[in-house]
Amino acid sequence: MNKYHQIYSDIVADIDNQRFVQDDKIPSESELMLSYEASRGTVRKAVDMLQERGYVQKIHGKGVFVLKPGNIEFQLSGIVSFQEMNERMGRKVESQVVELAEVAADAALSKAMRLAEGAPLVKIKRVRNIDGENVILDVNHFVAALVSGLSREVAAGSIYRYIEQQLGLTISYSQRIIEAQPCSDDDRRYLDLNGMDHVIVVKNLTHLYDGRLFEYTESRHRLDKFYFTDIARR
Amino acid sequence: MNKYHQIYSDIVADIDNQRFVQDDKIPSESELMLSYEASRGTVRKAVDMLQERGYVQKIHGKGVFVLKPGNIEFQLSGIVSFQEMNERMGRKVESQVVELAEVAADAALSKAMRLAEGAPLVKIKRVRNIDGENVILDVNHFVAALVSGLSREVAAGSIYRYIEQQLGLTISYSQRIIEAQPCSDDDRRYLDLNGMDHVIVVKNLTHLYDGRLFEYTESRHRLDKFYFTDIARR
DNA sequence: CTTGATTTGTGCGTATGTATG
DNA sequence: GCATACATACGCACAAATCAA
Repeated sequence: MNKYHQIYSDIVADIDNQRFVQDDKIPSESELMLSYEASRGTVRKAVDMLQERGYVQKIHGKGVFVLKPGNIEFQLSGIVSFQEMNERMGRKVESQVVELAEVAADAALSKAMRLAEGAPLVKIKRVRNIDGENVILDVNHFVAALVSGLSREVAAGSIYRYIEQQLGLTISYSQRIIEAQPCSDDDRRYLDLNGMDHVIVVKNLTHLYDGRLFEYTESRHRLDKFYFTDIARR
Repeated sequence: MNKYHQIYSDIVADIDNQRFVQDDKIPSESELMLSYEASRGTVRKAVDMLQERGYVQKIHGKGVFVLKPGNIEFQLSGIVSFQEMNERMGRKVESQVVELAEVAADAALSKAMRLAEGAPLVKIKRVRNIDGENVILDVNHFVAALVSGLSREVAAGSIYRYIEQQLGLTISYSQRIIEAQPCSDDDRRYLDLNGMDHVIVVKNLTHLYDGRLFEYTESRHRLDKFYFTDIARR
């Protein structure tokens, strides 16, 4: 682990464990320089990361103040998979793979993914059950050339973990689009909709470190189970 | 304008105006150092900002590559007001102020805003009309002690502009929550719902530079007119 | 009102490491 | 091996905001 990353994650841990609580001032740059035997630039990089990710607010001439109340579920910005998120929140979650097939990119997909029409994809459809109700339908499309060996066993667990740890690919960033859509036939077939006629769709275009797109996913959420939060800065 | 900010905004302009297009490599750090007579740290800070905001992707040993296709409506992360956003997209937009009153914080508001119950607030309710339809209902609650002189004339324009330019306050960050809710009576009264029974609610807790909360806003969108996009990083 | 101490902001320079081609 | 390009880390100087003496 890098030095700045060490400082960063130590302070994150201090906030999560309530050693620093909301409105506390964290140690000044010079104090951190001493305690970590680091240069000012290194310390500043760590604190800048904390601010970007919504943990703290720096105020010129005063200090650096903690924003979040301790630990909490707060899903700040970042790519977090369904599996990772719900593990953190301690919910009873099950995934059921209802489809896994090799398909060719149709017109809509090839446009969205900027791929040649007919390019081979692996399509996975999963139903997410939270506390006894089917509330999310995930439809993934992976670029077959990049992601090999996707089985039902892998799909039942965390696909991201498989991709990063087994295939050794580095996931870097994702463009995310959130919108509402009328329910599709699939929604009605797989989800417990309780009469609701729309779903919230989170589209994800996920890219590797070198910029190659490797996945297009639609995550279709029942209206009353959707929740998204982040921190925006001017 | 700072030096790093100058470099940053020059490159943003180059991307928006398609002088750099998707997958182009921008000048290397050493080239930017020469052309701006800047140190490496300054150049790197500018490029880091570009990456954080989703304009580029840095790849170790190769260069820095442009992600976005030129200009476009892409609503990247950041606090952008309704007014600012639609001005960019060239839409025909009208705002109607349907309520403006001094109120006291009730239990729900005082909890959400972490204020004393009964604290004085300025409540503004506005209907947003886009291309002839009422599709957004904005309900703002400003802390009266911080935001004075809010009139109907100000509310009809950009309140943010008034706050920053007239009152001289610096808006810094905002916690944003997105979720769906069943329609309220107000939604039915003010919006053209076309039979839809839910709205998407964007809650904003906006803070000043010194960390003081000055606004709680609910922006209630008709399902089919809601759209949100950003870039998430690992 | 002024001064000084503290703290963050901006900018410079340098050295060394690591990934790519 | 070598050149190029980004990554990490160190150091220094001065500016600007805040606060207390």
